[in-house]
Order: sequence, then C-alpha cells, then structure tokens
Amino acid sequence: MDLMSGTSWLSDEEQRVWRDFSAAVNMLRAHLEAQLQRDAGMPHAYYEILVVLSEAPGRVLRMSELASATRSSRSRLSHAVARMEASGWVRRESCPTDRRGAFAHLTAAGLAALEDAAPGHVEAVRASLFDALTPEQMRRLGEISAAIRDRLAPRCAEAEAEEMERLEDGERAGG
Amino acid sequence: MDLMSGTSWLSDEEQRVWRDFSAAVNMLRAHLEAQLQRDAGMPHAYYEILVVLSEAPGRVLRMSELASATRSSRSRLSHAVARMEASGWVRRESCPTDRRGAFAHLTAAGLAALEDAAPGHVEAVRASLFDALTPEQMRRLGEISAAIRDRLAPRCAEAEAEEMERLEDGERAGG
DNA sequence: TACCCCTAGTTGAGCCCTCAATCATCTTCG
DNA sequence: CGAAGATGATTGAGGGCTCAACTAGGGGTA
Repeated sequence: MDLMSGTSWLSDEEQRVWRDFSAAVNMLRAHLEAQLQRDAGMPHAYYEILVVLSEAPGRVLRMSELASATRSSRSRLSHAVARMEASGWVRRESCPTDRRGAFAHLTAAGLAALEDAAPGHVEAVRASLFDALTPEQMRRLGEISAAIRDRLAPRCAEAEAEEMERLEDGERAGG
Repeated sequence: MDLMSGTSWLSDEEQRVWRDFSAAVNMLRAHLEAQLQRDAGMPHAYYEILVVLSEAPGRVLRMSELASATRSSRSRLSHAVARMEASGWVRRESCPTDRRGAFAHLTAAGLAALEDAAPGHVEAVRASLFDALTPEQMRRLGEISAAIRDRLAPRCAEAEAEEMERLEDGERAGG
C-alpha cells in the first residue's frame, strides 16, 4: 500500500460542513475582533485576560495560572501583559515566596476598561451568534463545542509528553 | 432608563455555551494552524488560497475574486500573494483588458505544495473535529454553521453601506 | 557546598494581519 | 475632452502571535 491512497479524504457532506464551519468561525472571529478593537481599543485576547483577572479572587493571578486559564502560551501572555501594563490596566508584582514568579493584578483602570467594553461585546456576541440560533441549536452547539474541547484538551498534554519522550529516547529505531 | 440596565447580559447557559464554543474554536484553530505550519511550512490562510486557486478554472483568478472567495481583505491577500509569489507558489500577471487588475496563477510548485500539505491537514481536521462528533452532531454543526454564516454574511455588506451613508449624510441629527 | 536539572517568566526576531494612505486606471457626466 | 469619483490593487506602519533562546531562581542529590 502507498501513502496517498491511505489518506481518508472528507466525504462531500464532511467537506460541506467543514467549509461552512470554517466560514462561520472566521467571519464570527473577524466580526467580534473588529467590534472590540473599534469600540474598546483592545484585541479580543486582551478582553479575555481582563475577564479572567476580574473573576479571580482579589483580582490577582500568577502569570502561569493566567496563561492556562486563557489557554495562552507563557510568551504570548507575557507580551500581552507587558502591553496592558503600559496601558495601566494591569500591574505586575513579584512573588515573595518564589522569586521567579510574578503576579498580575487587575487595576481599577483595567476594571473600568473591561466594564466599558463588556456591554458592546456581549451585544455583538448575542447579535451575531445567539440571535442566529434556535434554543435547541444553542444547546446542541454547547454539546458539540464541549466534545471538541474535550477531544483537543488532552491532545495538548499528549503532544508535550510525546515530545519529551522523543527527546529522551534519542533515535533507537533502525529500520 | 439608563444605558447599562439596557444591556441584556448572557444567561448562565448562554455564557457556558459561549465559553465552551470559544475554547473549542480557539484550540481547534491553534491546533490546525500549528500542524500546517510545522508539517507544510505554511499558515492556514495560505493553504486556503492554494485550495481556492487549485479549484478555479485554469487555476487562475483575479485578485479581487480570490479575496472574496477566501473572505479576505484585498490588503491581506495582496501581502499573502506577494509572499507566496516569492515562494514560487503563485505567479501574478496583469490583466490586459483592465490594466488596474491582476491575475493570480497557481504554479506547478504551488500545486505540489498543496498536494503535499493536503493529506496531513485533512487527517488533522478529521482527527480533531469529525472524530469527536457523532454523525448527527456533524449534521447539526453544518446547520448551525450555515445559520451563523448567513447571519453574518449580509452584515458585512450592511456595515459597508451604513458607513457610506454616514459619510454622505454628514451630521444632520441635532438631538 | 557544588552540581544538575527543572520551572517561571521574559525577550527578540520574524511573520501575518489590520488600517489608512496611495497609485494607477476606468467611468461617468458636463 | 477633462475633472471628479469609483475601483483594483499595493504599500508601510504598527501591533499581536509563535518560536527559540535566554535569565534567574528553586530543588534534589552526593
């Protein structure tokens, strides 16, 4: 058997679903990103950071926890928080018990920025997503999303683990 | 009545659906983007351009048509095609009947790059999306996606039209 | 103590995207 | 014809993201 014929291509229906899904998601993302950027002067990723911080006890979180809560890489979060600190929305403080660590505090200005941004964003989400769906579709979308999330979440850990093994094993395979 | 109380916030269920959806979509995008970048050395946006071009009659398309087929801005497409031309995947040619216009041709190298990239990408889509869903969920996702797409597609045109009107009308509203 | 490895976080380069401005050309209409 | 405006496409600046390298501090072991 050869490689190409081993590939299982998408059926017509799968292809149609994939293209519609892709189009819908791209348009939705672009729409919400533009709304937030235009009306609140922040990218959606920063909005999510503000939301997570605002819900944390004391409105403080370790950088690592903030990264995993926003499903973001440390690097990305670090860049983002640096910029948000320059905007006065977040303040960084080093951890006394582990001097490698850092806390990210939501400032009053950051909370205010979030409160300014939220109504417009929520309305945009409602108008572009929920208003397009029946209640049943909304419920279905929740189930489908959870299934995709649960399928993908372990993969990230797996990928890391495999990478580890590969590095540790070196090359043992001969033929 | 005041502004804030006029905001209709999301219900608990809406909020849960939105967060799951958001997480699922972000993870899926990141996963597919990384797979394509790692295994084929191209971003997903470029892959889509190659797909659309490969399906066009003669494997040629006007820049504008390519832009609208990929739901991309002219600017973005222009940058992308410039880079893809440097990779030898696309060749640009000016239109003889309208000298403002340009054609984008898929080259043999571009087609080869697409054919190399496709199996891995398709398998990633299958593994991370379709394998997570039952056949019924897949069908539902298609319907939901189409609904969102149809809801958003006219909005783009509307937004432009409103922008036009706003510019033409000037400010007539006094209060 | 010295060594080694692991973890927390930052940094810089390079790439892609958006926005606004620009260029060149077509079109319309007086 | 000629000026004004619309259209097709490009450009450059600025910002966010990823990847890989790096800094710095913790934790175990001999």
